[in-house]
Amino acid sequence: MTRSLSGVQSVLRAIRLLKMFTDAHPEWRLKDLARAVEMNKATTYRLLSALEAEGLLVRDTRTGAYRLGPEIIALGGRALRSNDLRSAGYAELEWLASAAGEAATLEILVDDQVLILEEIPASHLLAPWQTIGTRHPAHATSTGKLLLAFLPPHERTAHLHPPLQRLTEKTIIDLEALEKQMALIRAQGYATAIEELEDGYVAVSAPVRNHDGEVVAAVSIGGPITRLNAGRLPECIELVRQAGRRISERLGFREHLAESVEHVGADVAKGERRM
Amino acid sequence: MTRSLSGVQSVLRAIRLLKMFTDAHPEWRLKDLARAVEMNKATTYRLLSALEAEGLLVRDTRTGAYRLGPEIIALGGRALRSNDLRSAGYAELEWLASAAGEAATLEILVDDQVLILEEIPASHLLAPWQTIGTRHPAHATSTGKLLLAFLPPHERTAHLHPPLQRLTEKTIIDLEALEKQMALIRAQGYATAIEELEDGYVAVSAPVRNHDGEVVAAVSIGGPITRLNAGRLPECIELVRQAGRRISERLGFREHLAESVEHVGADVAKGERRM
DNA sequence: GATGATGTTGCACAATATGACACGATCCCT
DNA sequence: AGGGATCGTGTCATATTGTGCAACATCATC
Repeated sequence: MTRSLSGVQSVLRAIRLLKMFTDAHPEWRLKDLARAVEMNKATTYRLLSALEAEGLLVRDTRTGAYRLGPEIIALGGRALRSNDLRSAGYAELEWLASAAGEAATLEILVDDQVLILEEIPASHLLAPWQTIGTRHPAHATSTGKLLLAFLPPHERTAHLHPPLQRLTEKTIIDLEALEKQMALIRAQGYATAIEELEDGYVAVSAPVRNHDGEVVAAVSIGGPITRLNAGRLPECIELVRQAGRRISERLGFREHLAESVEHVGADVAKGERRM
Repeated sequence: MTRSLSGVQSVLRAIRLLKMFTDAHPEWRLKDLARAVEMNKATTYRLLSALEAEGLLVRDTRTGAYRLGPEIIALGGRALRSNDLRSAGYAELEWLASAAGEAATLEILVDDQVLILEEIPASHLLAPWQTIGTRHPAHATSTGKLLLAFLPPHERTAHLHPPLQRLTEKTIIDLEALEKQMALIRAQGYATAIEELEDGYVAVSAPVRNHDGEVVAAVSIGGPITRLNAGRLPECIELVRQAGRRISERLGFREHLAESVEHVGADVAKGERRM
């Protein structure tokens, strides 16, 4: 897993520390953190101090515990703003959300999870950033399965770390079943996930392609199964696919190239990977 | 400039690299970046590779240029969710209270009232936390007027339920007069309330902005008119504004973005921005 | 197909990051 | 309040790790 990157041990360690600050555990004390990452207390201390000095972490003035700092927030904002995918997607996402009357998201694949780049909530409750930046297991979401499906086969394994976690009764945790599902998704050009991530939650997604025809993101709508029932699903699928096509167009994708692109995409992606 | 932090050179360098990715220059090529930070090309390369391997940076598949990556977005989201106003504000509020020698508060707008989120009492008075959680009519407080002033016009009406209650002789209860006052507040960047809430009570407040430049809260100091008289007001205003800026920074707001954010916001988040 | 520019890797050296230890502060428990 | 345990911070010797140099590979341009 860890590449033979040499000469950057301390940087990797510092990043490892940063990544320990999750939603589940947003605050760490030196001792616990040092033990959790199995590093010397003094070393951890120095790294944390450096991160703090640079504003990537802050300490609670009272307890002395570390948290993610303002500089991370600022960097995150910049990362979001410099993401042309997100700006290309925003308008269409808005359209999609209002056309479908459900929450719409734009997501990408990161390791074995999907990351929410942009979200338009269903109601008019403006809650920006509430879910932007959050992640879900790829195998349990419509977007994740779709993004995996359009990956070159040999890359796919790198994005799946069995055993797959079961989140609901309907979560697909069998690799073979997942492969079949992905073949279907490729053939259909869209994906669904019905109560696979959470009981009562349904989502539908479609691919977003860049100028090269490569699938770089997924658009989706999601909502309660009571609203997104079998009767309404076909309509929703059509809407999501349309949104996906439109965002792709904004990224320079031209429909009529679709056929030839499939192999080119596979080749290109294959060639530029390591070794 | 660099403190006596030793044993973390490479980490500091890596962070320096990260921070080079600004809104003005969101994309870097190895060579330019190496030159810009005055580091050896190979060293820069290794650091960038490490950051890329960890997902903090991504490379453009065709040009090979580096950009901020998804992991930064994810971290930013977490930082935002874990860094609430209160903890961000506490330290600065303490500073403000001791610098001004008066009670300092952090407040947000809830319906037509302001809610005190955090308070540091004046140095000589006792009774800590006595007012946390209490509310005052927005139109009669410096913080309330300020928070209203920075709201989009159409939202403002939802936060004002005429007829406005008269609390002292100086309370502004005329909507037009209030509008004028708010225009002034926007122009000045701070607000005052002199005996508008209570006879003999004076307060000064300044805005707190989040990573998007949105005004999400107000800091203020308040005290008896005998101490907070015309002579001391300018000094107090400066202190409050400074505290406001510092808290904003902790929330990820970057001063130099102030202008650009305004129109990016117009594109991206149509509803929640003013103008 | 040659030329230049940019990105990547190998290697030797020493500066840098590391862990062990010790001191100091703070919290907690009785 | 006192005394003990726990956690954070500083020091120092050591060799591991990060560094710069320079050669090599790759890509774009003409």
